[in-house]
Amino acid sequence: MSGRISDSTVRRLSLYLRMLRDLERAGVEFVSSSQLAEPSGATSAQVRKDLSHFGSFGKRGRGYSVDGLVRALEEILGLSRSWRLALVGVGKIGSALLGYGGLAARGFDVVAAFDVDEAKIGTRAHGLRIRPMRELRPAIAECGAEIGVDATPTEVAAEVAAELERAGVGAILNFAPIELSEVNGVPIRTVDIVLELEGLSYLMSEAGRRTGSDG
Amino acid sequence: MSGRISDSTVRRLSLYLRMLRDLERAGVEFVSSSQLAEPSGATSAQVRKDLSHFGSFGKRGRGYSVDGLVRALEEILGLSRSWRLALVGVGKIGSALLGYGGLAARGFDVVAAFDVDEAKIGTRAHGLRIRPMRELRPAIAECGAEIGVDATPTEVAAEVAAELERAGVGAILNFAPIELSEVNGVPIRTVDIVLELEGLSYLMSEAGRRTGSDG
DNA sequence: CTTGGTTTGTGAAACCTTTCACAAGGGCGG
DNA sequence: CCGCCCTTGTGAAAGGTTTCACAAACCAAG
Repeated sequence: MSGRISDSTVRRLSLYLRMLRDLERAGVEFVSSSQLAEPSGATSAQVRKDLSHFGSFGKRGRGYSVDGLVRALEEILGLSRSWRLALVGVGKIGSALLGYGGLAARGFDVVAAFDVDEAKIGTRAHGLRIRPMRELRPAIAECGAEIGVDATPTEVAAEVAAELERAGVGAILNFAPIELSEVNGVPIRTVDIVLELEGLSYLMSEAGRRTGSDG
Repeated sequence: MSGRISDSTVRRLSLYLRMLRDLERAGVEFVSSSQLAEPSGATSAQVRKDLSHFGSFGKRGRGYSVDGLVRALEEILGLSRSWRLALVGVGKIGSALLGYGGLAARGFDVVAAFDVDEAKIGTRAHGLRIRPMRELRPAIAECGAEIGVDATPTEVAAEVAAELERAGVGAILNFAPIELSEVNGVPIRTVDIVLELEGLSYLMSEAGRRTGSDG
């Protein structure tokens, strides 16, 4: 049991949990590893292996109790509580995040927002007062935000991430197209839309080359 | 040389290209695999292995010509041309994308936008007329968009993705928190913010469990 | 209680990715 | 031209992840 769990395993656990919640809402009581595997594109063996890192949750011959596995996965993923987010940069992406109800619905509450733009400071965006950067550290300490969301322009994103770290957040979600290295054990995940598009560009070009030259 | 290239290799190639472009702008002529590796958190051996799948681009003892490698990577990644994007769903995320200059700057032009909301149809968002969904197929055929961007609510995202496929796009970028399976060889990349946050939640809980219980 | 059908949990095998380590080659000063 | 230093390109080794395949366990029916 348990050791270091790979990133891809954790991603899949989230996907399993989503499906389990749907099943729970639908009143289903038991589910097999193969049913669980389908929507995430995994195999049944992979589901069982993923879960086996954390314990033994199923009944042989029956499958997994939907309720039980929901609770277990919430515990494993840290989702039986809610998390407080501090947003830095209330531009296009930042505003979109503030307006996206899906975050709060899944236990991620944006509790503070910061920007450098004097015109924005003091105004409200989706019910949240926008504060000056200077208040970042005290405000994060005060409201106890655990996750920093860095939605600032590329040029300042690295400095803002460092400042978030110093302010005491436990993790950072970064939207700038830069690779930030996790220091002091503060994990960072980057959402990089251009990188995704370039990945698609590669695949399309590759497909073109295959059929174009000698298919 | 060449075979099936892994996703992580392609991601790194994009990161190398970013750094190379910076170096080019700075007037640097040659770069070694170790310099290239640093910002993406890779190793020099990994850089060389990644590149070796596509050919031999360096000079022993000197490193890689910055210009030459920029051109080569642009060719490999399909970035020596620009791509046309069709956006479906002009809500929070869709609008943010339309307003994000970083896309066009990197060769990804949004050339058409669609929505179901009668109030939005016909209005302009960032210079682009919002069209009704009914025009999706003819409009995509007409403007020749290669990439479909699915920024619709979760409930309809799968159906919209299928419709984009039928409309003839070669790839899809999906923002809904669902796993879409690539059919007909149309690749799909998903940007799933909640999944990223849940990954961070896991890591923070894990860290807490380690220091909290015995250590 | 026994039999049969089903599904888990898990070592072992297969597969894939990363790292190592070094021969081969290029540039430069003399 | 020679010798030295530097860096690439690449097989081989190491490390990690996924798939296979099957014994162990559970349930239901008889």
